[in-house]
Amino acid sequence: MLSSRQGQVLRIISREFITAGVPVSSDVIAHNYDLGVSPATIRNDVAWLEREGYILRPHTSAGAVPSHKGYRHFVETMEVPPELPPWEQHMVSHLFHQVERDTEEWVGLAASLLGRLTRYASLVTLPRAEENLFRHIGLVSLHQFLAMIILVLREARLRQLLLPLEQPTSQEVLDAAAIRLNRACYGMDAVAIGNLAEEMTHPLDQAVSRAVVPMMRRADRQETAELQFYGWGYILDEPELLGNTARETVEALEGWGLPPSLLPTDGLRVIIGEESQEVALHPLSLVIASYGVAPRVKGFIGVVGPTRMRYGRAISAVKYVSEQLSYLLGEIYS
Amino acid sequence: MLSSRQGQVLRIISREFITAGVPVSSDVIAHNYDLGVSPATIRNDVAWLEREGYILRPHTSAGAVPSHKGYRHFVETMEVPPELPPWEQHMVSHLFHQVERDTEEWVGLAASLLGRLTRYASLVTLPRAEENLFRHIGLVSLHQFLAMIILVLREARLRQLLLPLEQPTSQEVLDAAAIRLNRACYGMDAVAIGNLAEEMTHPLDQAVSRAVVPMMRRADRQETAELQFYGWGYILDEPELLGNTARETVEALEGWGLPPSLLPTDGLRVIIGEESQEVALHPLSLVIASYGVAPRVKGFIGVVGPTRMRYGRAISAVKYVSEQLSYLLGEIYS
DNA sequence: ATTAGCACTCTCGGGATTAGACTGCTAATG
DNA sequence: CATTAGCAGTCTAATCCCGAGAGTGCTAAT
Repeated sequence: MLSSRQGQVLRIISREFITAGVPVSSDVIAHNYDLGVSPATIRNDVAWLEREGYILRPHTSAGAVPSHKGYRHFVETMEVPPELPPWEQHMVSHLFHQVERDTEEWVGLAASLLGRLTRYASLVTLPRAEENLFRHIGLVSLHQFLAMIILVLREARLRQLLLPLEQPTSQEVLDAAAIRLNRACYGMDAVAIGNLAEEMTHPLDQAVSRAVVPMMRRADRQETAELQFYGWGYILDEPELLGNTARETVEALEGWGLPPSLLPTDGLRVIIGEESQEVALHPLSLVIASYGVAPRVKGFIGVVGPTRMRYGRAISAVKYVSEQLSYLLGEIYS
Repeated sequence: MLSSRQGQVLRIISREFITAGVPVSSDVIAHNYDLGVSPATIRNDVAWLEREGYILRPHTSAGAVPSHKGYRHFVETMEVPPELPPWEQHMVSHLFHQVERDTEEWVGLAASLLGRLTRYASLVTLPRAEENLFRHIGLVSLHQFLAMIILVLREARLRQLLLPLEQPTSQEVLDAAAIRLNRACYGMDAVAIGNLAEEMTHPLDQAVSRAVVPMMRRADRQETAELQFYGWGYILDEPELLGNTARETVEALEGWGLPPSLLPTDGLRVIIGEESQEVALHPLSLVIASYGVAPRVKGFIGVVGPTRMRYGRAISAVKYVSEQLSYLLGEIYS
């Protein structure tokens, strides 16, 4: 167990290294912070922290750098749950109210805001619905043999698909079909619609509802995986990822599934360095929050930065932005 | 004017430097290519090319590297307009037919294909319509006081917007309004709908059509500017952009307006190094093509790579992919 | 106009050296 | 027993030097 002073020393090392980016020597700790002990005593504590794996040294006679275990302790013992300063909170919610009232728009803005607030890269997934239920269908004739299906799912999510037609079909015929289908399918899930399709007498209705089934399924698949990144520029020349090349890092992140085991079930999660498995991501930390409306729709949003991350800042920003986003979505999906 | 042999030498220097990445010496030129003259003669030619600004030297006693003027000459005098090998053509069109028939899907695939074919980063804009005409509207009730407007423009482009309602409104009422509006507005542009809105007696119809006007206008604005990039990984550790940091390059490109003066009016355009103005982009070249259906809808697609780019390869890939894309869009927008 | 020959320039990599920053250890201290 | 001063020892990083190698530019000959 860490003694009280060892804990202090570890926090000082973390804070100091995060802001300065240089291994922290015992002299610096003793001089800049009033612990009432000499550098030699600090050295003993630091040696103990090293034995226990809280810190590392770049080389034998160098200062201390927090290990992932050290950072972990640092974020766990972080005093008050940090909050974004009020003026930034205002800016954020102001901007959210300025853009179009649209999920994708909001999610995009959230990502770019996180970038600007933290100066790290941000990542988002679009919100995914727990289950996809039919809400509304629109059929638009593009030309005689081609129609566009516009499907609205329960959570106001939109899907579109082009449907080639067997025989020339007018907009009026399509309108009539849409009315029938809206009546028949409202509130159903993919399976129910699939079953219903088989019993339909009208061939157009059948063709459309058969096409609808995969559209509803696809809504799941696509949006789970689709992890998007913004603001590469912010992290690309963090000196710490010079070990890996920029390319390796970008490719590792983009080809990264966002393993479910690492996701926050609810609220916010910090993933530090090696905790993310993937070797190429070891020099990186992530702060990820889930957002959405409780049982119905859910997505993830967060930032990616060096392990030497300003965790307080990142956590407060991710927290506030994800809360805002959830709040706004609540207005639609309620 | 370049003599015939000087032209040859310049082309050899370009080709050689592009493939090998090392400044080209007179010995290499004389030995690997049978010009029937000695290295000393080559040296005279190269000295002349240097005086005229076609080549540069990293330092006084180093081999030759094409300048942007040299590359320009290289692409201008490129023998046959290069074509993608047939098996790659097949792969491309095969993949295009495998994905969803959807504009955004296609454009996204096109970008990722360009990345894979050329191993450079790719850039795209979504297609923008010359003029936006009303085709179809759908109104879906989200709850009593909130409706979703789904607008289909002539080129099968989709827009959505949430509309807060003054008073509780049922789906049936919305359906009726949609039918009226579809009848009234079909084929109109934003201005005409704006005028029409003022004369409408039904307050719901008026509210909706007023909301539709900015949706139609926005279709222009947004899509012109929205330049998207894919596959940063491909170029991030090109050694030539180590002068600038990766961050500078990414930020310069993302914050780059794609100046209209540099866009291809039609067909394909190569922008080499300094021709792009922007200082941070000097070590980069772009190959950009326009795509779309002739007068009605138009977008841009291309690749970004080092000035030391495999221009032949890049041009053939951009050309083929943009043609495919145009062809597919033609099927929808015709 | 072309060429052989040669002196000259510049880069790049590998020691070698040195200054400086820190630690770890030991022995002394309250 | 925790703490401390003092000091030897270790490692980095910067600088310099050196030599090999690559390639040019020039000159004089063909």
